[in-house]
Amino acid sequence: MGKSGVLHRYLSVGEVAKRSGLAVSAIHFYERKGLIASIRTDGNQRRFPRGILRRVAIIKVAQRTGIPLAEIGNALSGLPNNRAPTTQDWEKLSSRWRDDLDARIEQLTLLRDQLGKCIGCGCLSISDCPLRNPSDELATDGPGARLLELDDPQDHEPLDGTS
Amino acid sequence: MGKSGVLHRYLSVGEVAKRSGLAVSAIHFYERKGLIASIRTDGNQRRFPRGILRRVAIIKVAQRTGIPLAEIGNALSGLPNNRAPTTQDWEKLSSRWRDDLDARIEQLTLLRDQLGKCIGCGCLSISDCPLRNPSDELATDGPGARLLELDDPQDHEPLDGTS
DNA sequence: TGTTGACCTAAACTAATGTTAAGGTTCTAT
DNA sequence: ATAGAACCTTAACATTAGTTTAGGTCAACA
Repeated sequence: MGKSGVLHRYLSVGEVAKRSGLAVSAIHFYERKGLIASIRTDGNQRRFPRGILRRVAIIKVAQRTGIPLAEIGNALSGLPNNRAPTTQDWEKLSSRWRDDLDARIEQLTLLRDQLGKCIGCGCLSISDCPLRNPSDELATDGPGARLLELDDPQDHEPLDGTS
Repeated sequence: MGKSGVLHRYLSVGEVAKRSGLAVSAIHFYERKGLIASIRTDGNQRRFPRGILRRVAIIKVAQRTGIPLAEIGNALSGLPNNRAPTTQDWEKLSSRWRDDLDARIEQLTLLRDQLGKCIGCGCLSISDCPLRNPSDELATDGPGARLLELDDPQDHEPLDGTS
């Protein structure tokens, strides 16, 4: 309808939205945040270079791995804005993000295994339970983080709950 | 010190904070959200039953698995507030949460594997790349979700990026 | 008794990730 | 030429998970 057959170099925001699956508002948002960039027409409408689709695809993949937008933008900031990333670019980004993913998966797997062990063990019982004092949280957590001080005798009573 | 040796039944908010590693403000927040409950002294200060520590421990474990507070509160709402959860309670909760965890781990693992396959493949190239159109996102995503319409010839050019 | 630390409430603020609304402009098709 | 779709900007709103601030009260120790 009208546009068919036209191989236009630049995409309007609506076209990017349709083709990327993002909402127009999200595209605006990403642009405000500096993750993507556009040029303007005489009438002040955005025009995106074709490479935007690949760039957006990368953003979406990274988001799925749990990386915050700011960090994605940071990683992406090495790439020229109006050019699709090269294979090398992508290789570098994706292998780094895969490492992040690996780490997160490992953490969750550890948690799951502990959860598995603790199911039905009547556990959560203070000093023994790995779930209650995961060693990896001690160093990195916020101001409230410290060893759980749960060694009082009254904390060790059975889990029947009758106080 | 003064308190040493006193086996007091109830804990002040500060004691709960110290022993759980939560900030006082977070404890207030959880109470406002209905995840925990307290009684008050004559002077209107909160007093928590001992079981609060176990309840808080459960909340923290669930949070680590990525479950939102609202849902945790929901799951916890079956448990009496002034009583520590029984083994059965815990068994039910933890096995359900472990299932959630399992699912999330599986998703991330899938993503990682796809990322692994795509590294260095010059991929992200539209219709072939599993990363760009993960089938599991089609049904569940928000209003903007749709099949990526990325089949135009110009999207298939090599990744060297020179437009 | 006085001061200090712990506690109280309510409201505002933060940060991330966007969406929605309001009011106005431009583009495209007929 | 004009209607309607698509676009523009700015600002406010939404959600999650809290923290911070302000102003005041309570409790415990010397």
